[in-house]
Amino acid sequence: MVVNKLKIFIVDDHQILIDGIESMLKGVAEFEVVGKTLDGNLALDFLSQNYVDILLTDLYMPKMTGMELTRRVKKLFPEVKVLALSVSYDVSIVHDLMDAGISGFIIKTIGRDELIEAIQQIAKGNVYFSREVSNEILRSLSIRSDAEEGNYRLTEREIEIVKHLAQEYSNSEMAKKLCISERTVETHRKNIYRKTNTKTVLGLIKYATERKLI
Amino acid sequence: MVVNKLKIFIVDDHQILIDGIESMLKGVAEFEVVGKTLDGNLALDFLSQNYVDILLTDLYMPKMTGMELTRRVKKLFPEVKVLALSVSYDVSIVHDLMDAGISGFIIKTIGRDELIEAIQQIAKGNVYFSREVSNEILRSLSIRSDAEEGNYRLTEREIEIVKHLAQEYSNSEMAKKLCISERTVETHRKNIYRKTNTKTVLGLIKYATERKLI
DNA sequence: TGAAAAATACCCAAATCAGGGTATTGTGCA
DNA sequence: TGCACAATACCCTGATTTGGGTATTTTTCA
Repeated sequence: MVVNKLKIFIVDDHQILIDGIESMLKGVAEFEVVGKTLDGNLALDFLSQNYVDILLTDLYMPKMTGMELTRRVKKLFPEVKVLALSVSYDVSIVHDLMDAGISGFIIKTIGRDELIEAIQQIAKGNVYFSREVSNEILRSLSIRSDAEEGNYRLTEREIEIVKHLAQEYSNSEMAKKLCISERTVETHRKNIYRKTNTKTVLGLIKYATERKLI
Repeated sequence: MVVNKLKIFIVDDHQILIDGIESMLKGVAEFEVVGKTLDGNLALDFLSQNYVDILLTDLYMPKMTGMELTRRVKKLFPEVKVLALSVSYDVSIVHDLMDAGISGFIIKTIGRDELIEAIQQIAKGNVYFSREVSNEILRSLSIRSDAEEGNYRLTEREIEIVKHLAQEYSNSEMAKKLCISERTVETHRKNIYRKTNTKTVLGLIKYATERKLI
C-alpha cells in the first residue's frame, strides 16, 4: 500500500537555506517538497491553488515576517501546519507565534535527523520545539514568575515613561512633552523603580529591554 | 585542455547550510567540493593532508570561530584563500578578519550567482565583499571620521570608567573599587561626556555600544 | 630630555534624581 | 454602588550628577 506523501512547502529569503533544507529532505521517501519561494506572498498564492501539508518558513524575512505569514496561513488555510525555522531562539517571539498558530519551532543548527523528526511530529498533529528553544522557554517562564512574585506589571503610562527615559528625556522634559506635572513624572518613576526593583535609569532600561517592555 | 578544478572546503556548524552551499555549487563544472566539516579543528586536519584552494567558513561557530580558524589557516597554509560566510554583517569584525587574512566576506542572503562570482573572484586573488558588507564598511568609516573630527579618542582609563558606568556603578562606588578619589572619577566622567558629546549615562552607554568601546 | 597627553585631585554651584510621604480624580469591574 | 487601581499632583530631604574651573604627578613619545 502506498501512503500519500507529506507535501511540504518551503519559504525562506535565503536561497542557500532553501537548498539546504531541500537537500536534507531529498532522501526521505515519505516527504515531497512541492514548492519553495523566497517570499511570503508567493507562498500564499501557492497555497490558494495547491494542497500542502506542512509549511516550513523562516521567521526573519524582509517582506513578510514568518509571524505575519503564519497568521495569514492559519486564517486562510487552517489545516496547513506551520513549522518555523530561525537562526536564534528569541523566546519573546515564541509566545506570539503560538498565538498565531504555529506547530513547531526549530533552529538552524538542526541536523537532518532532527528536521525529519520535527516534520513527522507536527504532521501527526503534535508540536515540536528544538531542545534549545524549549529550554529557553522554561528559563523565561521562571524569570517571569520571579519578577511577578516580588513585583507587579507596569501600567501603560509607566511604560510610556520608560520609553521616554530610554530616549534620554529628563523628568522636566517628559513633564513638558506629556503635559503633566514634573511631580507626576517623579511619582511614575518611583513606582516604576519599586515595581522593577531597579535604582537607575540604566538598570531600568536593561530590565525593560530584557523583558521586551520597550 | 582540461583546467584543474577549484578545490573547495566547507566549514559550518549548520549541516543545513553545508547542504545549501553544496547544492548551489553542484552544477558548476569548475568547482569541486573536496570536503566539509561542522568544526574548525577537523578542517585544519584536512588541510594538513590535502590540497585546497578555497576554504569557505562560517564565522559564528561554537568550538572555533571563523576568525580563529582563519588565523590558523593563514598561518599554517597561507596559500589557502578563506571566504567567510555570515548571517549578519557586523563591521567591527571585518577589520579583524582582514588582519587575519580573509579574502572575502559574504552574507547568507546570497544567491547562487553571487556565491559563484565570489568564489571565482577570490580564486583569482581578488577580494570579494557582499554589497551589504561593503556598504556597511563605508558607513562605519564615515561615522568614525565624524566622531574624530569633533572629538577625541577615549583613554584606557576612561573606557574603564565607561565599563563601570555600564554596570551601574555610582561615582563613589567606582572611586572605592578603583582606589581613586571620587573627584577623579568626576573628572573622568566630565572628560568622557565632553569627548563623546553625551550628557547622560544612558546616552554614553549607547554611544559606547554603537562604537564597540565596551 | 622636554613637551604632550593621561591620570590624578580638588573647589564650587546648579540641576537632577531618589525615596519617603499623602491626596484627589476618574475608570472599570464585581 | 463601591472597591481597586491607574493617573494625576504635591511636599520634603538628602544623595548624586553635571558642568565650570585649576593644578599636580606620572607616562609616553618624539
